[in-house]
Amino acid sequence: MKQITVYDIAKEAKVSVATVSRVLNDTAPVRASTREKIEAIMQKYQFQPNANARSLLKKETGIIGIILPDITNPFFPEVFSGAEQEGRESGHTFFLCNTTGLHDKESEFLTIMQEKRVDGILFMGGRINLKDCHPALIQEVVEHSQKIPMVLVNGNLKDSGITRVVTDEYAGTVLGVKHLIEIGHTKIGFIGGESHMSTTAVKLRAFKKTLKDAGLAVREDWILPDSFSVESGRTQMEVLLNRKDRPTAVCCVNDFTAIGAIKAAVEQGVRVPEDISIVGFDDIPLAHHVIPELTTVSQQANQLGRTAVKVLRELMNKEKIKKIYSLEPELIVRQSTRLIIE
Amino acid sequence: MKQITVYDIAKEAKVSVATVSRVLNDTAPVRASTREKIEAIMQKYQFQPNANARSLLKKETGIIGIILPDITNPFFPEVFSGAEQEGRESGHTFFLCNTTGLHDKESEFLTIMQEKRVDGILFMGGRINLKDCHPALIQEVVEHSQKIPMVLVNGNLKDSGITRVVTDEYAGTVLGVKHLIEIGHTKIGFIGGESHMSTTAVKLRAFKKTLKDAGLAVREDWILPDSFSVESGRTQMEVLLNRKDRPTAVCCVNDFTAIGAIKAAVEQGVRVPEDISIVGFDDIPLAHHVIPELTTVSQQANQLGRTAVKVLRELMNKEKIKKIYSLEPELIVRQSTRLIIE
DNA sequence: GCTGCGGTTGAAATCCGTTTCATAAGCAAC
DNA sequence: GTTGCTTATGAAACGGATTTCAACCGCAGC
Repeated sequence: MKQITVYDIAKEAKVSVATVSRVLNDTAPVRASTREKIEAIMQKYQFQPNANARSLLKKETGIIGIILPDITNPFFPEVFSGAEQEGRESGHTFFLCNTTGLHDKESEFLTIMQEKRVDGILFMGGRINLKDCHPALIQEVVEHSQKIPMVLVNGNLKDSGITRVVTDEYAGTVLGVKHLIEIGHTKIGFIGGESHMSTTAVKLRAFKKTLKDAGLAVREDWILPDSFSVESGRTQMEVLLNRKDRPTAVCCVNDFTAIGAIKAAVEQGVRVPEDISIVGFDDIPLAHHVIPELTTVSQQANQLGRTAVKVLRELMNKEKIKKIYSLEPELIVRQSTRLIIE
Repeated sequence: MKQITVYDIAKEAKVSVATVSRVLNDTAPVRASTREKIEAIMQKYQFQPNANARSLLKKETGIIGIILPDITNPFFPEVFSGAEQEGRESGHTFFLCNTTGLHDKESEFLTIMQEKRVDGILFMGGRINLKDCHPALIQEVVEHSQKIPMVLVNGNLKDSGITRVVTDEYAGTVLGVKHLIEIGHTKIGFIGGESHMSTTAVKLRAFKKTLKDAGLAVREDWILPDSFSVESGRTQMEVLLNRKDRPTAVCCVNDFTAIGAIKAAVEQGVRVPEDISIVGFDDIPLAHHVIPELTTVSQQANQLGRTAVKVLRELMNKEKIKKIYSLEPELIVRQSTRLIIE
């Protein structure tokens, strides 16, 4: 079935394509009778202008590209949701690329987005947040960001010149640890997170600093990074519980690991929060549905997505903007932590 | 910064654009020396062909559009993941639209995808699965499906002529209910699901039929549809538990509601599975991380996504295909159900 | 009757690739 | 030397919109 074009419409209406375009976009006055005639014909053929042709000329696609490491982690759908809500305001739609940990997909997707001429990119990369990320790779991302407006979401690329929207993970971790200290804990462990990722590094730094500031000992043997998965939280918690000398509270790198940790505890007959307190990070939707409900630090994922798009839009409009936008995380106290009773 | 085009490359290489295009796509032999010269120049300017221009001519975008009701429900990211894995094989990338229950967004997104000339659409609609969906709306979707290859994922539009990929929800529910019966339950309730959605209707039908076939009574007062959320499972379970005469097992419309139901039970001091057995539907990743681990019917979400793309691709290639592909769900017995002990 | 102006409209250029058709060059065969 | 064939290349058309520039119409004002 042949696609209807403005030419077909113009021909049937006995006008020029320019006029058709004008009624399509309402960009110049058209006599009412002409307009109606054209509109009727468009209606009749169910005319739908070809966005590719339009983009070609306007150099604008109305598309925002999103690159993220794992759509299966509920944190990201939440960010996406926020981004989409905000994108609606400006009529943007989304191109989604999920790298699923395949780091080399990142460059591939960046290239594809370039070619498709998306209006902007929201980058929630995995690879570039490796502590030992190869400079050439960073260089590549930076180069892309110079061609297309790009916002790094929760990325750590400090001096890249790329605009960033982040939650203050350091401050968030401090919040969580302080909470544990305030309710009387002195023996606190840390579970989860790939140790070569910068998130993990930041959180661990905050964790140790807070303990020291409170005059508490940092027990390296209670610090068990691994990965970000539920399984990881479970196995590391098992390790921790099998120690003769064990902490009365643990801080987890994210909610997934916290949920795994709770599971491990329950399986070993260790009660949460009576015997051990656990705090997570992210506040994924399920955090307040697990048993016990998880005390955690909210990243405000939805808000993060919204802000990122808002900032990206400013960037696209070439407005002067700050280089970094930081959202304050928030401590959500629920049931997985409680006052220590010696 | 001006975009580099094939013309720029051609000019600098002192060849015609046709030749440049030929090395770009390897569509005709080019003298080795010429090819190298052109490639060097492309490299130098980091040339990236404009996909819009290409699509305009080739009538092919390499994009698959996905429309889904709620990206925040872990079932959908899982489907998306599968779709993306499969799409990679054929070099397809994805355009994602999340209707978040706003039914009128569906038509809007369909229109946008039409205009963007996506190669195909994966439709996991909400609205069209309403039992009392307005015929005009269905008509609209059908019309779209005639212009662009479209696959309905888990949709119920029986005689629309649109190709469907579904999990057999009826059979799945039977599996769940039979399991409960086999382990000795005779008093079984049903929780969750918007009653005007077809999924709910199908599952309820299977539920009642299975009970009848086993010679058990169908107690309408134990059937409590509501919505698909965790909260819904929680509140409906509370209602159920407050009855004097209550079931010993419940079948939930999905894992979300099952998780909510477990939560409600635990809060009331009712033990799962000792006092009441619960089975879910979907097998979201968290199903085996909650406590107790959830017995559920797996929809094989990832597989569903993969199959849908596979079928869509056949459709795009105009191959002859079946009108419906049905995936067999699978019962996953974990900890939330167990032998009844009178 | 002529000038000027605002509202409408059309012709043609443009965006950036791909593809067709024709031409040119190089070489073997007669 | 001419014919015939293969391989390499270019000119120009094409896809489907938007936009610029100029022209045209009708009418008020002088």
